[in-house]
Amino acid sequence: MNVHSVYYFMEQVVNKIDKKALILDTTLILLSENGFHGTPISLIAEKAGIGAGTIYRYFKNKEELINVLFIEIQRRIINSMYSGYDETAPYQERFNVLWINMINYYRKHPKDLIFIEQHRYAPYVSTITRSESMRILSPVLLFFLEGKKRKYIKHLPLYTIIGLIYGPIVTIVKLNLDHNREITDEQIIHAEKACWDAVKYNNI
Amino acid sequence: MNVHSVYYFMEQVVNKIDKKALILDTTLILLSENGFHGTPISLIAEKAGIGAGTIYRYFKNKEELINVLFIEIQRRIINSMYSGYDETAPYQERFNVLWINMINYYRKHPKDLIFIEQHRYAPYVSTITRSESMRILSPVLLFFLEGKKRKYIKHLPLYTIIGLIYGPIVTIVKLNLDHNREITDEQIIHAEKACWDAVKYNNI
DNA sequence: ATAAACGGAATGAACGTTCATTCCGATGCA
DNA sequence: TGCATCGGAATGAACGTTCATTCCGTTTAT
Repeated sequence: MNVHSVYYFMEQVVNKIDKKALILDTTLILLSENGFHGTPISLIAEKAGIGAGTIYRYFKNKEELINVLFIEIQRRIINSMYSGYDETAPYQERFNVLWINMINYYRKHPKDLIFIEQHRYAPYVSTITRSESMRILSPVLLFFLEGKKRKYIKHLPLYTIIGLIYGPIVTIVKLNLDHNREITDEQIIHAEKACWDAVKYNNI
Repeated sequence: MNVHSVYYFMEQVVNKIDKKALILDTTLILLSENGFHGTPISLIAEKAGIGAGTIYRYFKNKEELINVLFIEIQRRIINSMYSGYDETAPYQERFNVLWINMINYYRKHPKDLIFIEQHRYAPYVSTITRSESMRILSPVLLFFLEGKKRKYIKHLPLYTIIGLIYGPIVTIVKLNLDHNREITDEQIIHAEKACWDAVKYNNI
């Protein structure tokens, strides 16, 4: 393989990634707008400007397409949560960063929220996807366990803690979205404080 | 209309209601298990032990069936929230009753939770259903507004408050359900306290 | 006897998926 | 360099299946 063929090979790989990403992006938009049974493969192909058969070069079937998309978005969310995260900062400050990064991600990418929450318990999301999803989540889970152990946060079951922290994020963004309200930064600051009030350790 | 025809008329109405309820019950079970596109009308008919055509005697189409079911379940949830509710009790106590009744409803009827949350933002849930849903919710919304006005709870936008209170209920029940965990009464008591901590008014 | 209720086969539209074919840039050869 | 050949990517018409809905003969109720 000479220099030229390497170059062309690279270009081909890039194109492949681009097309795969194009399919994923288009699918996300359509799924979040119309749901699973409202987005036929033919529509995804049309909106992406490609042939229907092409999708099957990149994904085994519709189910796999959605599973890949699910994992991809989960990864993006967790990534964005850790932007500006300082491991050495005090616990409450780190909580603040994680919580606000997360709600801001959903605020900026409402389609991701709709998609993730619509598909988290969907029957065609595979067991493999579920466990992969858990793996991606694990740093956050460890963060909660640390908080419990060091008595920064209340000694509650993990799922209760996640519920108290993640539940409001989903519901607040969804409600505002559904009623075409913009969430202000001030609202987010207050909501974060309230969430912290819910989980912070106190001896009373 | 003589006595007999009244009697028969009544019986007919009862049968009709029974069959309608049977269709709704069956639909709920199948939808929460398999989702919208996993529950064809033919399957609903089969599981209900009736013909597919019969369903169309009670509902105009599949969409209407789901919209009716949505409203019906919403109504049941709100009803059960107000069991044992004492208007004259202190605010925090009333909060306690409403919150625990609600989470207990979902605990006892997980299919209702799955269904409601899966369809709340589904495109085939009509605008009419959405506004009817809001109407059913209104006593709860008024309860929050009262709390804000009288400074029992924080002065936060309504959707933030709902998020802080309802969000955890959904997420906690869903998480435990998905991981086959039983929620204990103790967990619920603690979660309720934490939720109250999130929204309760404080001057700090 | 009459009419309403019912069941489930029939219908046709829509869907996911396949595959024979086309397209196009890379490669080999002169 | 110019031309022929090659091979994988892309295409979209076609296929078989599934589904919501309709239709009509049968059953049930009065």
